Amino acid sequence: MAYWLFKSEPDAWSWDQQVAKGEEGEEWTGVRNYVARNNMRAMVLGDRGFFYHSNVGKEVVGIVEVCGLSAPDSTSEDPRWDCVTIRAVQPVKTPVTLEAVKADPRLADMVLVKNSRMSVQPVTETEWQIICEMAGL
DNA sequence: GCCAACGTTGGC
DNA sequence: GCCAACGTTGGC
Repeated sequence: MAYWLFKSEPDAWSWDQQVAKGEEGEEWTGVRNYVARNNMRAMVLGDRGFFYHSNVGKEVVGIVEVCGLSAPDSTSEDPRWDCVTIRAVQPVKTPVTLEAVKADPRLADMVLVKNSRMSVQPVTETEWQIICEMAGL
């Protein structure tokens, strides 16, 4: 199983909205970046991801699961763009802030730190475990 | 609200 | 195929 991180501005799409979608999940639409798209194309059913609030909060707030493989993005006319479907699995006990991630030398190589603009990014198993621990999970 | 970083677009 | 211009993201 692979691990990922999905970024969303809570003003546009928040964790609460994601949770409200329940088991059915929600298409992760709107990605218009090739690297982020390719990350989604590499996902398989059951892969886990962190749900991160950018701009407002700047923290990991929950765990999601890939429940639909990459398919054409219904919000784009352009066939180049597609997206996966994800569903909320569980909230974190303690949000893990960007500040906390930056403060931990073990997480210095995270894409979140190194490339702040990557909206869908891979997370290593080690990074996953460290952040889960910080999140109280 | 600003602005640095960086990805995309489009003219040549 | 290059690269300047432009637009967007997201931390601060």
